[in-house]
Amino acid sequence: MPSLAAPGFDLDLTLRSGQFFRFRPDGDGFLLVDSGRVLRLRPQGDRIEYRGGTAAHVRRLLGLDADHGAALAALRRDPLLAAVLPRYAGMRIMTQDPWVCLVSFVCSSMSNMKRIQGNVEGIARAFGPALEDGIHDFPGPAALPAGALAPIRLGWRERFVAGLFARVDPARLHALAARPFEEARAALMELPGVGPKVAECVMAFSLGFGEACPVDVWIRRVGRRLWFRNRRVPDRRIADRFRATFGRHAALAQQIWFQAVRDGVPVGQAPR
DNA sequence: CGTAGACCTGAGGT
DNA sequence: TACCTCAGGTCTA
Repeated sequence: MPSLAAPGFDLDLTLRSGQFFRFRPDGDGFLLVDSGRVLRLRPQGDRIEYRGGTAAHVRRLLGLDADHGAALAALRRDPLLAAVLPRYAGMRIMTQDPWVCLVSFVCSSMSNMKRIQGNVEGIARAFGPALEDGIHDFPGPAALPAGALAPIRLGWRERFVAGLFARVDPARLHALAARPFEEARAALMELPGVGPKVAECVMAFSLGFGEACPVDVWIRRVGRRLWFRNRRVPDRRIADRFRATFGRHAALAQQIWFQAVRDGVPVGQAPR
């Protein structure tokens, strides 16, 4: 089985951090689906063994191309993040297919990981081409027959997802990666069901915008406590503060805090 | 411009 | 069992 170098990378942590939903445990590793490939990954010391795709694909998907040393150095400049960093230094920002990412996070509003994962898998199973037995690729956008999404049980997100399937041009979506931050963000927010939070998720987790910072309820809490004396402030100010502090590593900082607070790690306690 | 409600559904707790 | 609450927001008034 081929393998690639991944020093200090925590596959389990990264996959379970809610950036990407098309994975499941598989033996002592994981099975992932991305961009028409079924990838089987297994951590093996400081390497990742892989099957089903190219090293370049795996490295890109898992975020292993980034200069992680530089990122960690940037994160350590903030003492509060530095305090929790030892536990989360193995986190990476993934770069998945933008179209799948977009649909996934539109499905994510007021939902939970388990249900989001079920919704995404359901769409793939119902409409995507089979890759292997029982494993389907995610379908590309195409107008779906009215009511086709009903069995997926998306609730009130259904009309948004239907709108995406009818309207999105994947090539144009992909091309946003080369546009300036504000332009890409504004373009995404014109899509149905896409507000600031989802837009920055797509930018961070699929378009390579390291300065993106999705502000959800958890990050809102963290941000207020860390920098605004627990006062109510607009989400935009929180995201801007992440960017001012961590620059192009804001997305990684955000993802680490997100995981940390969900793990119950106390926030804002300076290291003693 | 900032602020309430509404919006489907299913999992988890009592 | 039959409720009750809540979950990675967005849209509209």
